[in-house]
Amino acid sequence: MLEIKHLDNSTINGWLDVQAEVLRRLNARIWKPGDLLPNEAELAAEFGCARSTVNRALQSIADEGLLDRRRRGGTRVVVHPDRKATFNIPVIKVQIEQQGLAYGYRLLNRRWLRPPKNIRERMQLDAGIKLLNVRSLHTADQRAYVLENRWIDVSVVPAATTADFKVQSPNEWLVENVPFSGGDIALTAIHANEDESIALECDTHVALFSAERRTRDAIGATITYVQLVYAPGYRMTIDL
Amino acid sequence: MLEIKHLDNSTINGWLDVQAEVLRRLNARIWKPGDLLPNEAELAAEFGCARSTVNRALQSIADEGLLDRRRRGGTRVVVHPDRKATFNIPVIKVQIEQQGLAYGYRLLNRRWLRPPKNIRERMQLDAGIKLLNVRSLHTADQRAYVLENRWIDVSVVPAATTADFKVQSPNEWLVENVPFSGGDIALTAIHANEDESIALECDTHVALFSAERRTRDAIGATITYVQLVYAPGYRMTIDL
DNA sequence: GAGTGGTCTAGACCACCCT
DNA sequence: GGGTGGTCTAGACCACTCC
Repeated sequence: MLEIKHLDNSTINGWLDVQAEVLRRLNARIWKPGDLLPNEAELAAEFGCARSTVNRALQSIADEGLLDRRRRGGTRVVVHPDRKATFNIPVIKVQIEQQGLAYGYRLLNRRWLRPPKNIRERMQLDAGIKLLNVRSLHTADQRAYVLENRWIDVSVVPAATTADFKVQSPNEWLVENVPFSGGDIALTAIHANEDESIALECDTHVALFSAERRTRDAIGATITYVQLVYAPGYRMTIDL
Repeated sequence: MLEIKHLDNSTINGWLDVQAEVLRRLNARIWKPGDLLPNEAELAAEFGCARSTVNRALQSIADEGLLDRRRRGGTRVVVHPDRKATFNIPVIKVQIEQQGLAYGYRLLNRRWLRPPKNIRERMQLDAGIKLLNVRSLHTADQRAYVLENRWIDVSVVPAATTADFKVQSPNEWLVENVPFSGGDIALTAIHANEDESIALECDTHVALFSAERRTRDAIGATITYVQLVYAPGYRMTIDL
C-alpha cells in the first residue's frame, strides 16, 4: 500500500519523497481525477531533482493504478481507480508453520484417471487423456486443514511420473520442481460432498471455502489443476 | 538455420532483455535456488549494458519474489518462491457492466446503529459508538448479485452523513469521495441467514461466498467495514 | 511535427550488512 | 572494512501518439 507523508518541497530528497508529495496532492484533490499533471521536466524543476527521479516516482504510482501515463499524452489522474490487492500464495506447509502450528501431510490416493468433463474443460484437454490424480490432506496440529485434489498433465511435467508424493505434497513438489509460470485462481463457496466431509471431519453440506488454481507453463500449456478445499471456518485474508 | 548459441549477448538491448535472460537462466536452473548471482557490475559487463539496466531488471524479478537482494549480501535465488497474485477490486457497478449485464441497485435500509460486538471488534471501536449502517442490494440483469452490508464511521467520513445512498451505492460513493487508503480483506464461505436468503432469493443455509473489507484512512482509523455476500454460485477469479 | 514519457548511459555517492 | 545493492544526476536518444 502507498503511504502518504506530509512534507514541504525543501525536504524532497529521493523518489520516495516525490512519490509522497504527489500522493499528498492527489489526496488533497490539488490534482483532481481527470486532471493532467505537469510534465516530468516541470516537476523535476519544482522538486529540485532529476527527471528520472520524478519518473520513478510517477511510475510507481501509475503501477498502483492511480495515474495513467502516456507518451505525448502526459500523466493523468485516473478517474475510477480500482483498488489493487496483491497477495502471496505460500506453500501450504509454510502457511501452516507460519501460524506456529505443526504441519502434517497424508497422501490419500495417487492414480491415473481420465478426468471428468468439468476438469477436462478447465484444463483445456482433449477427451481420453489420462492424468495423474493425487488427493491428499494437509493438517495443522493434527487437525484437517485443507484437502488437495490435484490433476497433473505428465506430458507437460514428465518428472511427476516418478514422484510418489508419499512424504512431499504435490503442492510443495511442484513449487520446487516446476519453474515460474502463469495461471489463474477461482475462489468459491461450496457444500461439502461426502468425500470432503469425511476428509475434513465435518457434516455434508457444510459451507466450505474452495480455491481452484490452474497453472500454465511458459508456452501456455496447462501443467496442473488443483482444487483446495479448506476446513470449515477458514478465512483467507489479504492486505491491501 | 538452427544454431545453439553459446550465448550471444549481442541481442541484449534493454532491461526487458536482461530480465528475460535472467529468467531463462533461473528456469534452466543455471542459477539454482539458493545460489548467489554475479553482482550487478559483472552482469552489466557480461550483457554489455550499464549497471542501472541490470539493476532495473533484477529489481523487477525480485519484486515478483523470485530473487532476494541485499546490500552487501548480493542477489540470491529464492528457494520457495511464493506465487504472487495481484487482482483489481473494481467498483461493483463496473464489475457487472463489464460482463455486459444491466446493473441495478436498491437501498434496503439506512440507519444509525450501535454495531454488534463482532463488527465493533473488527473496526476497533469503543463500545457505545453509533455508526451509519447501510444495507443494499446490487443486481445484474434484474437478478440479485451481491448484498452489501456496510458500516461507516462518520466521525472519520463526515460527508457520509448527508449522503442518502438512494441512487448511488456506498460502494461507489466511497470510491469517489474518500481518497485511496489501506485496509484488508477476508474471504470466507458462509451459510445464508434469513436476511441473506431473502435478499439473494435462495434457501437458508445455502453456501455463499463472502468478502469482508476493512478500509482505513492515512492515519490508520477505520473508515468503513463492509461485508459483501454474493449470490449462490459466485466465483471470484484472479489472474496470476 | 512536436511534445511527452520510456529508457539507457556513465559516473557518483551512500546505506547497509557481513561468507 | 569493504563489497554489495539503492539511488541520484545530467544528458541523450527514441517511441509513441496527439494535434
